[in-house]
Amino acid sequence: MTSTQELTKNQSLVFNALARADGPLSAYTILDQLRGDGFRAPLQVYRALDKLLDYGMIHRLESINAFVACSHPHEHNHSHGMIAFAICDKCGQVSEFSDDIITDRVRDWTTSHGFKQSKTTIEIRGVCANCGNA
Amino acid sequence: MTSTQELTKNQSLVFNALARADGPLSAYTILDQLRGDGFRAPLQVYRALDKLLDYGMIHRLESINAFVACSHPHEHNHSHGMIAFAICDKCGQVSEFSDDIITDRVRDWTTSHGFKQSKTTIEIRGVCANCGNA
DNA sequence: TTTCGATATGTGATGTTATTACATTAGTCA
DNA sequence: TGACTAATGTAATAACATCACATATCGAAA
Repeated sequence: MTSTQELTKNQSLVFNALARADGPLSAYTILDQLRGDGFRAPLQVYRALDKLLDYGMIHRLESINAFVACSHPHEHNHSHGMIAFAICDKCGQVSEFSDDIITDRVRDWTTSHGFKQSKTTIEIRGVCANCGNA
Repeated sequence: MTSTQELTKNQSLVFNALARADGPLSAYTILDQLRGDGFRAPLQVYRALDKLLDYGMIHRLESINAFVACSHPHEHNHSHGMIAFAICDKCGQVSEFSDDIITDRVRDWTTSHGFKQSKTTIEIRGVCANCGNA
């Protein structure tokens, strides 16, 4: 891909749905939002999501089976570091950050154990500052 | 719970299924293995799994929707540190480790952002040393 | 010992998430 | 054109998880 990927129609629709949402969406929620645009089957969503994941434009949150638009699209994958997500169980807001030391520590473990990592998931579940003050 | 939890019949059956497996099992795989012991419905498995998770005797691997017996039952939650899992996509083997520095870095982020963390998932997907040599 | 409450269990139905299989369409390029 | 590749449409099914309701088990309080 180039830095500004040409998206197909379905990919654009799915990406825009995620970009305008204020939190993560499930594949089926996206499907429902796009029925007016002609979407009829889950696969239309999942195929677009797969491509958008490839392009690094969105992330999958494994612990809640949902997807979010990448909040730092310019810094490409945070200089190849791992991305951590803090997910608020009250309001659903997701904060994205990367930490070089964590990235290093994980790489230290994998190299010393001969483990070839392909993808690493770091998800912190809890309650965000806003919700905690309520 | 005490350090050696009294398990109910269903909890024991589910825990033993995980303990004798050489890798993670899905809830439905466990169900199939326990049909001979009278298991008939998913809920019998999920209820036991929930308790075993509470007791810290097993872990849930979010990225593959599966469960493993804790490999370090004595060190109780690795002195309350987070646990990271390295999951081989070839053979399914899971290695469990904890790293105080990673734990610290995550805690630093959460405290500085007023985020009250309840559970943190770290899962490294890739290919283990054995499978990489093949 | 009886009664009550908490915990555990049994069961069917349902809800949610994701993939398989196959047909069709659209763009690219020799 | 023809042939190849990527994208799409659709139905069916698989895989994962929970709801709702009935029943049972067990310990503590009356």
